Amino acid sequence: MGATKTDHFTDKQNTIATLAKAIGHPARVAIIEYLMKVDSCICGDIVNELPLAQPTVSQHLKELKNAGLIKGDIEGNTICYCIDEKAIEKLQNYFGYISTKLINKKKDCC
Amino acid sequence: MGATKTDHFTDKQNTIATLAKAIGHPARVAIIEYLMKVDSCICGDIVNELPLAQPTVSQHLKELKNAGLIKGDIEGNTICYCIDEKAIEKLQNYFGYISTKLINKKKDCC
DNA sequence: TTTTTATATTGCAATATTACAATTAATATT
DNA sequence: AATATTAATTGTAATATTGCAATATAAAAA
Repeated sequence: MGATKTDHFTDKQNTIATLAKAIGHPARVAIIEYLMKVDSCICGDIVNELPLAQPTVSQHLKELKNAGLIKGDIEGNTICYCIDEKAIEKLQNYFGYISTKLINKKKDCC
Repeated sequence: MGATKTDHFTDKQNTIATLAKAIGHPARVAIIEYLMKVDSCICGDIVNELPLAQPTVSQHLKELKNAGLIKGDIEGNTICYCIDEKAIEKLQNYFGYISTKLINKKKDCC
C-alpha cells in the first residue's frame, strides 16, 4: 500500500487534512507568509525570497493552489497569486473549535 | 534529493509546518477528533473507531506525538493519550494572525 | 505460571513527496 | 522578427509516507 484511504473518512476530515497537509512544508509556510506580507498580488519574486529553485517553487505554488489555500494565475508573464481567506478561516475556525472544546473537558491524566 | 530543506527556513516556519503536516492526514484528524470527544484520556478503543489496522493507528499516534500534538503514554496495557492544548493554541494563533493581517490588506487582484 | 489483552516495533511493498536540470510556453522587449 | 523574461511542465533521482502482516513487549487475568 502507500495510498491514503481518503474514502474512509468524512469530507470535513479530508478537507482539514488537505489544507493542513498543504501547509505542512516550511517552504509553503514561507510562501504563505510572503504573500501575506506583500501588498500586491503580483509576486513574481517569490523565487528570489526562497532558497529553492524555480521549478520547486512553482510546484509548491501548484500544491497550495490545488489545496485551495491560494488563488490566482499568471498575468502576462508574471504570476498573480494571493491567499484564499476562506481556507485560512476554515483552519482558524477548526482549531478554535478544538480549543474551546478542550477547555470544557475534564482531564484525568496527562 | 527528496528531503525537505528544513535548515533553510526559520524555526517558527518549521514548527508550523511540522504541526500542520501531522494534521495533514484524515486518519490523524479523526484521531484528534476522537481524543477531543472522549472525556477520559484512556483511549484504547481508537483502533475500533478507525478503518485502519492496529499497527497503522499506532504509527499515526506516534507521528502525532512526535509532532507534539498529543501527549501521554501507555499505562499498564492501555494507552493514555490526549491532545496537547499548547499545540492547538499555536495553530489557532497562527491562523488567527494571518486572518487579521489579511483583513487589513489592500487587494488589487484575485 | 500460562494465557489473554493491549500496544509497539519490524520489515516490506506500494505510493507520494521533494528537489532540480532541462525544456517548453507564452508574453515583453528590443 | 529576434531575443529576453517569466513561470509552468516534464523527467528523474532521492527520500518519505502509508498501510499491514508478523512479531515483540509488557501488563492483566485466569
